[in-house]
Amino acid sequence: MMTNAMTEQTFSIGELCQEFDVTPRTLRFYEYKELLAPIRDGQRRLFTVRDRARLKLILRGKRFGFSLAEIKDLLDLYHLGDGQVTQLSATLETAERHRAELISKREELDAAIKDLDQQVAVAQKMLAQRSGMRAAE
Amino acid sequence: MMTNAMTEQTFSIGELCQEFDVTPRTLRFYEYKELLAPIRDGQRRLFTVRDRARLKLILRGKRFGFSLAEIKDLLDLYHLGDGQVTQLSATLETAERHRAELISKREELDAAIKDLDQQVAVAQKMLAQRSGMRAAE
DNA sequence: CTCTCTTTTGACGTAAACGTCAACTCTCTT
DNA sequence: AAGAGAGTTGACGTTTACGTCAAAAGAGAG
Repeated sequence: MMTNAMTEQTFSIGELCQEFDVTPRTLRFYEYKELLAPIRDGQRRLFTVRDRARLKLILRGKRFGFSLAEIKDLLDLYHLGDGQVTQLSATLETAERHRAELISKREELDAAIKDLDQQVAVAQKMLAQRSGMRAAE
Repeated sequence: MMTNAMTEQTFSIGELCQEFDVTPRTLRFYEYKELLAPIRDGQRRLFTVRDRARLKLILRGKRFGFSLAEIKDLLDLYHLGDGQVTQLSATLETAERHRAELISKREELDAAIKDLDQQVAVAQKMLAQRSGMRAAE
């Protein structure tokens, strides 16, 4: 019977801050907002591997413009199996909505890249034309 | 000699608000921040087709988590040719950086979708297993 | 034991991005 | 003329997401 140990690695607040380039204040704020739930060693916070994974997801979410409140809801999607199987089907629905949003963002992102490329092409033509004019002077 | 007319369509603040689901305050705020520059008919603002295009880009940028300040800088990339060819090569550099950021975001977004799909798969397995257990009871 | 380093808990401050009145002004309709 | 509708300019308020001290506390080095 194998114990559920082996992944008992923890990180100090400083370590995580270095790794993810955030301040302690940020991590404490996320804890206050219940996005993270580090355990304690006396006063000190000990961030588990799970906390670290959640932090990654939080920061990723932020990069896509999700609010912390939205991220909080979504975090659960990525951490099923922690305890009981809570309203699993409802969770799946949320996941689908989230997935749809991500896909939609992807499409928009592709459009943005396409637009940008098009503009760059125009700009390059203008540059070329100007060089040509100079050469003709 | 064809005049530069023909695109002289304008929109009222209300029209744009409806179309893009924002409030008047938002558009005035964007003007104050110099992201938009509607012309005037007496007191009233008249938003040109160009303003409308810029607004689209602003909202798109926001959806990807760019700040208004960042968006302001980027807006110029999409509106070359308005007047003189201002430091075109510098603009192209900015465009490349922006492009790189967009590509990077797309990669992350793909990763996010992949992760989510994986979690959904796990959840579905759990559901299936639970059904199985019920059936075995 | 003293000093330094890391961390902790308040508590107040702040920048960004609007929201929310209040008080007018136009324009148009009835 | 009078009222409704859309829009305008202040000006202050609010939420989000932290920043920035201050004061104290434990852990380890010398």
